[in-house]
Amino acid sequence: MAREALIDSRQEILRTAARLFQQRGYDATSMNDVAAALKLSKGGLYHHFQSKDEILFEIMNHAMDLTEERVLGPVRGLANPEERLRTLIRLHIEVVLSPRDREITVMLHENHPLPPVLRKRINTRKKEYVHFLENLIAQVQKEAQRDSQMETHKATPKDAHKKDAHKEIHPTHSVSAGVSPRAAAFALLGMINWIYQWYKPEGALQAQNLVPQFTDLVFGGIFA
Amino acid sequence: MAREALIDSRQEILRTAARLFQQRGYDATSMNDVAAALKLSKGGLYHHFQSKDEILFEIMNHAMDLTEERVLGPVRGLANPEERLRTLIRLHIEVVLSPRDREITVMLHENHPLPPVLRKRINTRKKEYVHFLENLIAQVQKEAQRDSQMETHKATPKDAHKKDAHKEIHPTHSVSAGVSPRAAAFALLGMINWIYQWYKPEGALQAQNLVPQFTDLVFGGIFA
DNA sequence: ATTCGCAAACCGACCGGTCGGTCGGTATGT
DNA sequence: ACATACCGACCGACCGGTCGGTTTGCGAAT
Repeated sequence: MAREALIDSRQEILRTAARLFQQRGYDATSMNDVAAALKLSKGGLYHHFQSKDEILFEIMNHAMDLTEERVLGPVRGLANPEERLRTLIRLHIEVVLSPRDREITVMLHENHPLPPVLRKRINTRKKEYVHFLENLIAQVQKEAQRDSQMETHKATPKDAHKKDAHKEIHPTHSVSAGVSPRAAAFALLGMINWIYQWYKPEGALQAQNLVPQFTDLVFGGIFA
Repeated sequence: MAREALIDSRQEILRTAARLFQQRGYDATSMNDVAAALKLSKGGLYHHFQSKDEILFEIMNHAMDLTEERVLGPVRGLANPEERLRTLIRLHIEVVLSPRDREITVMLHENHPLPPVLRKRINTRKKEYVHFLENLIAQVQKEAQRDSQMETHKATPKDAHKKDAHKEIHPTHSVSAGVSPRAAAFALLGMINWIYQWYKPEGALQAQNLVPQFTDLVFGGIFA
């Protein structure tokens, strides 16, 4: 059957289109450009897709598939909340930086051109991811709070000067369990998703440095 | 003289254009749209600007002026490094969220359409900002390290389990002063600059909540 | 106070070009 | 034979930008 060839050529078109969209931007890339890069005519390209919008939507939808498969999937298999969060940070960074998955960058940058109906579908999937991360952070905080209560009860009674920023890292008996999970989730997503704006593969800040740095920052701030 | 009226109308055009660019995107906004919003004809609009590129460049350049004036300026007047960093976080968030300064959002999102020569001019100014923040973070770390050495020399000798993430918040005698300032700077810029992607003024997460949350996160991680 | 002159502001028709998308027809492979 | 894949010419709309001509505001001259 040609069923497999069909979806194969569709996916190859999506891969090429995603590469061009990432390099030149969605609006600046014409259907002619996409067709030419595939050694196709524009008419031939329209045999596989109905519109430029559909291509962009499929790219973004595939990007969400990728993050669920490469980030959420492996993370769900882990038992320890803190390790889940550490792994999510690492895998999410790797997915954003992966030169093979340009769909992610396109999804991060090109949401405006999508027609409202399609955009809402993508946003729904994005929100699910945010909620997952938000709950995960809340779990990690709760676990850390529980652990700290079983610890030495020696508080740090002095230091009224500038230690108020990290004085409650080990909350003794108070209910403070850290920053709001929602704010933390958005902050984490921001620092990772923003990477594509400045990252240069030849730069001094490489991917393997980035993962521990960002992880430490999330768990302990700039002094970690 | 009509000199003031000239720059006045230019700035009014820039304000309107920035609003439209932010709402619909740069490519999706035609010069006709901009002119119509100003109750002008397209020809009349081209009396004030040579090209659409020039308008975008001026918007971004003005955005950089704004950040230097409203963020860097006030911050430079402060003596204490930690307070400088705290203030920078607050002011930067406020500038990004200010509904009056749409230029910032346009600058954050629309760098692709700029011709290379103009884009480099903007990127140079952006890099200066990053360097400033990078140095500021390094100063804060150094000061914290110095302070911690004057403190009690009681280290935390136990906790080999999961405290390794924030075990060096108070580095006793080691040279570790936290995450690399460069990585921390990019992370901070990411979490703040990404806000425009998800922030809704009517949402639960308001600006006044955001500032302390993000500040705590930067200084102490998610447990702060 | 009126007129004049002149430059800046502005209009609207127009241009070349490109865009997303269409369609009738032709290969191709089974 | 018959779908599927593909071509290439074509369409209407719209894009950024141009240009010749008209309006408008205002200081100087009368």
